[in-house]
Amino acid sequence: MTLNLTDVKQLFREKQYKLTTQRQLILQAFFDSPGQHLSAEDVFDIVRRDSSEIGLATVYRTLELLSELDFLQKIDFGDGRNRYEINTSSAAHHHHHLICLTCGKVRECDDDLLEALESTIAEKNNFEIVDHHVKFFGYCGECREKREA
Amino acid sequence: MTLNLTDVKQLFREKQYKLTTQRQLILQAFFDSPGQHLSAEDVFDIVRRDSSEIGLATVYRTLELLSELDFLQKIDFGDGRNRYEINTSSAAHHHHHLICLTCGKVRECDDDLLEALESTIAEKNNFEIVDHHVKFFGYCGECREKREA
DNA sequence: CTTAGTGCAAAACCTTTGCAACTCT
DNA sequence: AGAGTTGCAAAGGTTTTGCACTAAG
Repeated sequence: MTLNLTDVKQLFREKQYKLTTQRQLILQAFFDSPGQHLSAEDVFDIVRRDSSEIGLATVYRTLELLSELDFLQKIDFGDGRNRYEINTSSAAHHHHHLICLTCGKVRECDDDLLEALESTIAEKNNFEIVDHHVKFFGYCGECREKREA
Repeated sequence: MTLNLTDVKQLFREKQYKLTTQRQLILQAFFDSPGQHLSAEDVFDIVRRDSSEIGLATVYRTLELLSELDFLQKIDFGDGRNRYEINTSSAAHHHHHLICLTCGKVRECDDDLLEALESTIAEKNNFEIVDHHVKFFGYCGECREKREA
C-alpha cells in the first residue's frame, strides 16, 4: 500500500488544505528519497538543489502538517534534529531501526514479533498501545569486518 | 545491582576525573529522584532548591560526562529536551517506556520478551546489537477512564 | 602546584511565530 | 474575493563554548 500523490490530493481537498507548489515539492523530495530519514534542512536543500525557491519556515510547517495527517512519521535519532520518513501505510505498524554506532547508518528492519510483545505489555500494564518506536543500537556487519581487518 | 556513590568514586579515580561538589550534587539529585526522567533544567532546579549554587553549563557538562561513563542513560521523549535516568546496571538491558498521549506521563515497564526479538533481528540482519530503546505510545488506564466519564 | 572543572555570558542550533504579501480554490 | 499559505526576519528554547577564575588531587 504505497502512498502516492493522488491520495494526498484527495485528503487535502477533503480537509480544505491547499495543494501549493511548495507542498508538492516537499512531498516529491520524499518520493525521490526512498528509505531516507530527512531533516527539515535536508528537505530544504533538496528542493533548492532542484532550483526551486522555498522558505525554511514553510518546510517546517509542511513537515508538521504532513506528520499530523500521518503522511510522514517524525523520528528522533538523537542527532539533535527531527527527521521524517514517508509513511507507507498509516494503519500498519512501523518498522524498526538498526542504528550503527560506528558509521551512524540507519537501516530499517521489519519484524512482526513485536506485535506479540505489544499485546502482552498492553495487557500487563492496562495501557492501550497505538504506536511504538523501536531502535536497536549496535554494529553493522560492514563495520565489524573493518574493525577486524 | 544498584549504582552507588562508591562505584562512581572508584571509576572517577581510575579515569582521573575530579569528584567535585557539583558532580556529587548532580548524582545526589538522581539518587533522590528514583524512577524520574530528569532534564538538565530539572537537575539544575533540584540542586538549587537544596540551596546549593551551581551553573547550568556545569549541569550540561556533567550530564554528558555521566552518560559517556554509562552512569546515566540519555533518553528522548520528544518533548524538545534531553532527559536522563540513572542506569541501575550498565550490562543489563534497559526497561521500556509507556508514554501516555493524553496526560504525557511516562511509565516504565520491564519485559524480557524483547530479548528473543533482539536475537532474531541480530541474526536476520547481521547486526550486533548492544542496546535498544523501546517506546510505546498510547493511553493509560487512568486517561481512558476519564475519557469515558 | 598543576590541571581539570566551574560559572558566566555569548554564541550556536534547531524550531516557532508575527505579519505583510501572495496564491490557490 | 477570501481563506489559507508563504517568506522573511525576529524571537524562543535548548545546548555548547570561550575564557578567566577556582578548587581538587
